[in-house]
Amino acid sequence: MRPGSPETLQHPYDPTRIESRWSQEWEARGVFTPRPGGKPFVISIPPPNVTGSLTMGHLLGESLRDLILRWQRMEGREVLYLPGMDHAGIATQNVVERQLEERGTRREDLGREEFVRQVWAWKEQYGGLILKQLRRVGTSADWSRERFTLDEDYSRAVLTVFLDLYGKGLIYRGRYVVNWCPRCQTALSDEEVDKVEREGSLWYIRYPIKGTEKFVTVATTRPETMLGDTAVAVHPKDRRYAHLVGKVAVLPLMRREIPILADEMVDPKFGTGAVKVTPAHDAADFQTGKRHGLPEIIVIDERGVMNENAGDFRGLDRFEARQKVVESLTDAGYIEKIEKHMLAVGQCSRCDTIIEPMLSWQWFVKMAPLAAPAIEAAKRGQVKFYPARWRKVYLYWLENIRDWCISRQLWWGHRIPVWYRGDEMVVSIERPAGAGWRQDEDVLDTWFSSWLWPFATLGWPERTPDLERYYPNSLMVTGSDIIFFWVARMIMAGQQFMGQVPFPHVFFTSILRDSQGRKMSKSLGNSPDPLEIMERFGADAVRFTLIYLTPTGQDLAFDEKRIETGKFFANKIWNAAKLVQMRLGDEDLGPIKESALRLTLADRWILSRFANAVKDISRFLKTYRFNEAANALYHLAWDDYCDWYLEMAKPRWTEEADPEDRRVARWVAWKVLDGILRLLHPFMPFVTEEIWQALPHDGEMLALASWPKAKRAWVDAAAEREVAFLQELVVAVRNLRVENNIAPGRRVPIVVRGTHEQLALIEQLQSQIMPLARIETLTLARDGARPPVAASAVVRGAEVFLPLEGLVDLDKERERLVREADKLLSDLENTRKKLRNQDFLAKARPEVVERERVRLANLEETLEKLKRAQDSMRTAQR
RNA sequence: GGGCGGAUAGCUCAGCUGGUAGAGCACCUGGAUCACAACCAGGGGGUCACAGGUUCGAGCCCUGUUCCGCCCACCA
Repeated sequence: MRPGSPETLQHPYDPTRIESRWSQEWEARGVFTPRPGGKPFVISIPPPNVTGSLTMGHLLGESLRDLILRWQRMEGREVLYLPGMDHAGIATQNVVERQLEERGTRREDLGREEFVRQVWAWKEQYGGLILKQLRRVGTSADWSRERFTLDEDYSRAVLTVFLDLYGKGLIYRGRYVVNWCPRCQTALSDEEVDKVEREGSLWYIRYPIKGTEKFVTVATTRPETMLGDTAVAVHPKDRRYAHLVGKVAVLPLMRREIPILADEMVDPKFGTGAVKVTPAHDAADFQTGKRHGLPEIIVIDERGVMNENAGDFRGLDRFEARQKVVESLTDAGYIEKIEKHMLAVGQCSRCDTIIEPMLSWQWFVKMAPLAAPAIEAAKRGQVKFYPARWRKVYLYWLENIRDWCISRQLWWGHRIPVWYRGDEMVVSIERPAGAGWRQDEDVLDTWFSSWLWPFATLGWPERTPDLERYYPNSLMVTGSDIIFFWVARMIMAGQQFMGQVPFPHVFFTSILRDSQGRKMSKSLGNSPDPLEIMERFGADAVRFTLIYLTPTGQDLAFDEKRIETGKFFANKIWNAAKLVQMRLGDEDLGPIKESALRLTLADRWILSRFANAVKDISRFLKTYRFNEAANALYHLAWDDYCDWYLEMAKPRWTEEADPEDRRVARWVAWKVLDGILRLLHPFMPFVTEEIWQALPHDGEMLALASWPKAKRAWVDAAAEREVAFLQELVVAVRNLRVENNIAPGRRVPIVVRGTHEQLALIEQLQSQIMPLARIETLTLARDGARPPVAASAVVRGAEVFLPLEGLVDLDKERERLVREADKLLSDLENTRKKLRNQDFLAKARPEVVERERVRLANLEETLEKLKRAQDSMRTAQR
């Protein structure tokens, strides 16, 4: 047992002062490095972008992860939280390019090698800000193991995976229509495209049929692509157009002759049932083109500008070209009509530029074989999702998975390990021997590196001790917005390369929204600055509040004001500790044996409340119901401990009190506070550590102390029931005082009539109850006469009288009694009705019926006593 | 077009396997009582979106409807 340090816990509580200190202390003392002994418990950080800075969303994620980590550490597990960052190809390249732009230069001017060098320089200088910010939150990460997806070792893992999948035939190169961002100048995966609903137009264009005066009308939302049309398609079973199949249409403006063909892809119910086919600029048309051997004519270049195949429209931006094409078509009489039309356009998730489907050479991963085991894993329960409904989302995606375009036309990233010389192609990490080899220009999608995160961070492909010990991880905590990008792919990679899923459980955090329900994002500018929030309220307050507010799996409308909940709570704990510290005196609590203490009813009550709370909180944490855990803790600490126990203990701490009992009250107050601090530590690590150190404590650090056990010997249902009665009694007296306008400072005499048992209970805690209700004298009378003029209340059958002749307003009191009785009346009626119902009596569970009977008896008794009180008021008036 | 979530006190949200509604904030009343005014004591306030159904009993289960939000989708 170590003594506390009484000079601390000054008034007022100042979070910023203590928080900076403990972050350093914990790190300095190696609290966050895994301590061998227990079973490992491992979480990997969802690596933030190297360009990133802390958002409220991160703060929520970190609060939840650190809550679990600290709890598990206290449970004796060997805890590892592995931190690191993602190189974030597009995002990072964009940042540095913008910088270059300011200096009036472009990456092309620098050349690839120099540009990459400058990105690294940027990373060294500015990158990783977010990891520094995480320290402010109190995140218990093992910084010695920090990883970056472009670290040398990590890069080797990425390239090894490429080689492996290529060797298995799961990576291929091909020329397909892919999502192209004309601003970022790179291909994107389907997941990197956001579909946005917009109102557009549907243009109906007449394509003349060769050798006739007739025409076929097609409908399109993208008239500019007609310049690249190489066919018109109709459904094979569409009778309206059967006669046209095999004929030739003449493409307006271009005068190109294109076939009219039949294809199942066409939906006869949409538009006119005839569709223009542009194989080079539409993924579906591309497939149609392949089926029919159509030429692929590219009319839009990689910057979104019409090229030399676009005839007169060459050099125009694609949207400008759309207008001009429509104008030309209108002038020439080809437009039949224009309709308003809702459509979903693809946007680059990075820069919101409208995606251009483009035909190009790219590298792909064949996903179906990887998805199969990942589907199995979820179905067999080898990986579970919390909340469970995400399982369905996960399965649907995997069951309908499409191949993954992994090549990016960027410079920042893992360069594709493929080499060309003439017609030769070699896949190899090292440059092949011999002269003239040229490496593929593209880099890999960033997610192609981060999907390896749970094992590549541990040294894979080497079989390192870390990998042996810490794979698989124990849990993944992340946002549902990256379930496909990252979670599903990690599960696939884990099975493919490690032979087992990377984590048995995935917990999805809430998405934070602003008061208007919009997702908090940097681009909207509706996210408060987390660092500023932490400065103002303290990291503890923010952590606790976020956890307390976060319903499992529900979005959360965040309001800054609510952080006060956590701030006030921290303050409450601080002050309670201050009181306990003051009242402990120089008592040495170390040698005290619980068995030697004569516990009072109040002591047994709080110990029981505590033991039950430990059980509840532990269960809530195990089942990922974090908000409920926080809620239970809040009420244990504030209501039970501060408002009731400490108040009841105060009289026992005075000079006049019995020294032996004073010791008991000291010990229990300290013991329960110590327990509350332990329970609270994972939620509010800083303030709890500070307080714990200031009080007598067992061990070096609260962060390394043990999680409380729910002692069965402390559970005492009788004590809980009994104290509940006394609490109701106190509340009843307080009520009587307020209702009768008795000055708050004034002490009043109280008479209680009740059963022997009730009076005995009151007697036990008499001296502790009296100050709570400002009672001057407490008269306990089994059958004593009711005071002639008194305000009264009924508590569980016991009658409480406030006999203050002259002070009680008789009329008001009578009115109050009537009101009180009225309130009971409807309850009483309902209960009676229920008990008259034969079906209820026959079919409800016996204990439910019994409960109703007791309720009825109580109501009747209470009502009866209220009536008698009314009667006596009437008598008194005469 | 398919799927998922939500609708409970003025606001933000709890409410576990069905047993007649809770918290915080806000509001009202009173209080400088030596842990805490970042506090204490007390109070008002809800046909649990709507309509049916199952059940002795529904905020909770089932069906449908209306709004709000999200995800997926090659009807151009």
